[in-house]
Amino acid sequence: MTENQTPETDASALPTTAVPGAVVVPEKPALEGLEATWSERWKAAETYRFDRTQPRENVYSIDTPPPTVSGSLHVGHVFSYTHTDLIARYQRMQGKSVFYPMGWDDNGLPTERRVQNYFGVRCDPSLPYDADFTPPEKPDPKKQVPISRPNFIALCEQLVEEDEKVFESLWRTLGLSVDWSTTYTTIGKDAQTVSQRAFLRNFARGEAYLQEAPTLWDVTFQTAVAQAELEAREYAGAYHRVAFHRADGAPLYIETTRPELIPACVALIAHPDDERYQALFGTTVTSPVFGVEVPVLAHEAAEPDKGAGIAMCCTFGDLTDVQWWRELQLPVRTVIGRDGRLLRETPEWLASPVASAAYADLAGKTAFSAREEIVGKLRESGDLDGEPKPTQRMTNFFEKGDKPLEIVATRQWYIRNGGRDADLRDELIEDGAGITWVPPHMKHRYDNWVGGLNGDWLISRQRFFGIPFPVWYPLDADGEPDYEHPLMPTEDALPVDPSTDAPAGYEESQRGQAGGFIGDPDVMDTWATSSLTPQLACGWESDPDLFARTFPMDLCTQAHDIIRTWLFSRVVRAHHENQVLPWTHAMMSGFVMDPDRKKMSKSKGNVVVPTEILDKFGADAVRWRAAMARPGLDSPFDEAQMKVGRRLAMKVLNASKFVLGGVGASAIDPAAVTEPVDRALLARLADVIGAATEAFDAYDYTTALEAVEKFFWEFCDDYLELVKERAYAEDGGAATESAKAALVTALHVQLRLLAPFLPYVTEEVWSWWQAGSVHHASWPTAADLGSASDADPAVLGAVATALGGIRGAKSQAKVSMRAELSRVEISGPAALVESARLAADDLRKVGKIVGDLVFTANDAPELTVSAELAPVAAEG
RNA sequence: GGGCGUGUAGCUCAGCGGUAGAGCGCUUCCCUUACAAGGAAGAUGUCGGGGGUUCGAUCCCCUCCGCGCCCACCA
Repeated sequence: MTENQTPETDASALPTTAVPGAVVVPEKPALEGLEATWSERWKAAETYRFDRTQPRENVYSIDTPPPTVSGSLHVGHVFSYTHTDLIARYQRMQGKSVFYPMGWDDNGLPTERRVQNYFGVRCDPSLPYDADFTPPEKPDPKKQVPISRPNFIALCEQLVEEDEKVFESLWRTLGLSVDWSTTYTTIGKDAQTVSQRAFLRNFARGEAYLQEAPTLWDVTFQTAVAQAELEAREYAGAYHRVAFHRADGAPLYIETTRPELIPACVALIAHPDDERYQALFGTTVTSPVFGVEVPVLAHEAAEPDKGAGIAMCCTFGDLTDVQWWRELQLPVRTVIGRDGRLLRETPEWLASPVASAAYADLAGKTAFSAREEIVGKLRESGDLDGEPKPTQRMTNFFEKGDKPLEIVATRQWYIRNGGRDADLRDELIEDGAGITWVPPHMKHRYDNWVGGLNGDWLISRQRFFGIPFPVWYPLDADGEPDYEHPLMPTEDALPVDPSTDAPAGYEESQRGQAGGFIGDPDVMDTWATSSLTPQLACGWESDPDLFARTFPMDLCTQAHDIIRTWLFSRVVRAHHENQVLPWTHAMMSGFVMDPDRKKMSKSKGNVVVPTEILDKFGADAVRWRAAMARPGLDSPFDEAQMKVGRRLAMKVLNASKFVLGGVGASAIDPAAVTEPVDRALLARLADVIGAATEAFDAYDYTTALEAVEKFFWEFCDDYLELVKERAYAEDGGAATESAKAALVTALHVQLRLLAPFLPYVTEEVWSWWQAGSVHHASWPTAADLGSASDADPAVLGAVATALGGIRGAKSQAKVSMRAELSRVEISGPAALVESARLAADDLRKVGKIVGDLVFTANDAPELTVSAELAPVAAEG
């Protein structure tokens, strides 16, 4: 036995009602109130505190997703976080010191949006700080009050603090065995320091760089977005067949869904092999309405069977345009501004009287209105061939946005992620292969995503509530920023805010002055911080001792939808910074769907509020249901299933009450278990321990639960019923002691097997008779069952079949289970008959057999039971 | 279009070479001193369709169909 296999002497100082050696069983055990009682005690006793004196090999370290606190938690979260907790509790019972911190993702756009709606304000960075500002009493979403950036950030910080309290309370109720002393956030000082330090190092090694390039741009939020944040959606559009004009006046038709981009056209492009257009390559044509001269060029990416086979290349309509622009070295002719409207000033290439007159009607219009306007003009000029043909096409949206993304040339920060570098890409795919994926097929999503990257990772956002880039730019004599020579702080100065701090060697008064500096106005995307959760949680560079004991971590858990974002970005960061995988295992949860198999969403009104089901069914029941959802599989929400979990929890209370109170508990002593049926029970339990352990080691918590639960119901329905009479017997001697010892020993093991799933009810029962927490007790092994673990478990099956036969006979006769039987014959294969005979006395008592109990061996393949009812004595 | 997953009892899901399992639901019965938010017993399926391999296929192979997810797709 190792140290952690002696739970009775566990030193964890948990306040308990139990006096050592005494058994205190409540009169009427109940599930109500267990969460409040035990979560309070666990908190007071720091039951789940990480023991940081342990060396790395005794530590189990978990990276769990920091939930977005400005959102709301739904049942899917509850399930997913429960899955993590199951593993945490199992590992803890296996003797590991579990490092299980919770983080709050409180930075970024979701928080900004929530603050805007909650307080009725919006951020206007041009405004000065107002120390006396108080938010409007009645927020009006239509008339948001503009406030300064510092005021806005103060409101963000205020709100996330409140939100985080609510989240922690829910997690505590659910029974997550998190060490709450290790909580981190993604906007706090530590997160700022870690994010900025990692960025500085990425920059120093050339992994982070600043580049002006066409960027996916959300016009609503007015920020750049990354490839990982795209979502393709159906979007209604129309093909417009439009004539450009050749030098000889002949029309050259193209088809476009975005005629409003005709003023941004820089070329017409067809495939080099396309015979229809080969004669035109090298010539120029003029655009309709505007009369701008553009070349006709050849490029492999043009698809002859798409549209007219010749495409209008604009800066920028789509990613193919970007490719052509880059590879054919075309000019930039931007007409869509960052607000999604056509530029208010007439661009210089549209300076001709005809063009500028036409453009004047478009300036300042949204893309949508400009399209209508220009279609009218094309009609007038006769350059629209036929009517626009409606079409549904897939268009890229920002996942949080509701307008199609534009592509705008802007200056942004990037981190290399293999999107532009085959060697790095291969290394990262190899990293993915080093992770143990649960379930294994989730690795395909990773490979698929990494293999399909089309650019580096864009990390800068033109937003406010985020971690600023620790970067300033010197201003030259004309006051123009020099982006080639950014100014960076040293690591010991971190965190910095370039909007209020001045770079080394400059005075604050030089901000914005010629010869002075300006701060980088952007903030990092939230993923640029959460990609560092392993480093942040494990004390990278701030607590080397902790880092050595916890990093790289053992497990990352999350839902499968954020493999491309959170999971991949952490691999990228750890690859660059630590040259190692951030964890060895990745366990994916599925989604909880509504009963119609639709994804739950607030807009559909089908969201189940976690607190409601926790109140209604109890945390153990909800956890049980979560545990029945295997890794990676979606499962529909069904209240009826919660009841099953609740019934199990209730059963644990009642069966324990019987074992510990009803028959009078005896010592946990497998050596006292002498009767064959009792030994068979423990032998079967030994198998169950083996199966559950094997399953848990493979992260298959569901199979572990199924094995344990199946045994528990057999224990209650068959074994407990069978030996009840013998256990009650006052002068039963060794046979009675055997039953009692078996009951107590089996309960002691089963509570531990169930503890990861039902932490409340198992802890409650444990407290009736054991010191310390069941959650620090050792995970059971066959050794806990002594020599009985080697007995023949088949005996139990034969006895259960015999018992079932006796019950069946009574049920079929529609009489009470207490009805007496005058004769019972158990027949079948000799081995089974002999096994059943071993429990003859128990069967006689439990079956109320007042007459003969006969055992007959025959050639039948299975055991059968025939029973005769005793004549019922006439009442009074 | 590429990839992954999935299709087994009314529902939710196990099983995965030897002609089917669990829970829920359903039917019938039972107040039996752990448990009526209980207990007992019972019924329920051409294991998506079609081929093939095999002595034998729900399980392996091929193919088709359905469903879901991820990626690509703005001419």
